[in-house]
Amino acid sequence: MSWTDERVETLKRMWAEGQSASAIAKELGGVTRNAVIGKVHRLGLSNRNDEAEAAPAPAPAAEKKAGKKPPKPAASPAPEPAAAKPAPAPAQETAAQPSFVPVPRRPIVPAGQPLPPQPSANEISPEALATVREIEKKARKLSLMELTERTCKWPIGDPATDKFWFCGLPSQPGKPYCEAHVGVAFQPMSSRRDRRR
DNA sequence: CCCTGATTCGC
DNA sequence: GCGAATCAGG
Repeated sequence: MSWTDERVETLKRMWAEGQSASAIAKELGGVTRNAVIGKVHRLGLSNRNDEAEAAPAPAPAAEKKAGKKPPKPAASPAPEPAAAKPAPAPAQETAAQPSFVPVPRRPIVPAGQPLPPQPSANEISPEALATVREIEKKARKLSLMELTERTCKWPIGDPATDKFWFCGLPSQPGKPYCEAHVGVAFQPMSSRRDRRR
């Protein structure tokens, strides 16, 4: 495989979205995550630290060749966005679309940008709630960083407290949740009682 | 052990 | 330019 314009475009897009290198590689196919990372660097979009030379002359860097592999002083502040639903009311199929909230920014609302994930009015049936409670007992209680593509990302507890973790059980292939949580997450609309009003 | 990105360097 | 091997770390 080669880096065609189209593939590069996909790479850029996904990287900008905060996708992991492995996820991008998987999407593109025919390349490894190393290839993706390598390309990312060559494209110069590894880190978006566009420092305008505020403090030049950091280190002349002289070392170059070496018989084998000299340790490398890699300083890499790589904040990693992650997908996380604060409230136990996830319902949309968003296995790979981290809506990151890295820094408390000003509520600058540019112009209808990425603000789709908003299930808000989502009512869970009492039965489902009971089921969830049961499942939660089996949760592995993984932290954010312990989550992978194959661990259930069902949030449990209050994000504002220490009592917060993720289910973490083996997730269904291609799904963000374990079998049990997929069951309660993807409920057919019809299962919802017709709220009398 | 799973994963992440960063870097090096032979090709 | 490419990316496997490797490193460093959560």
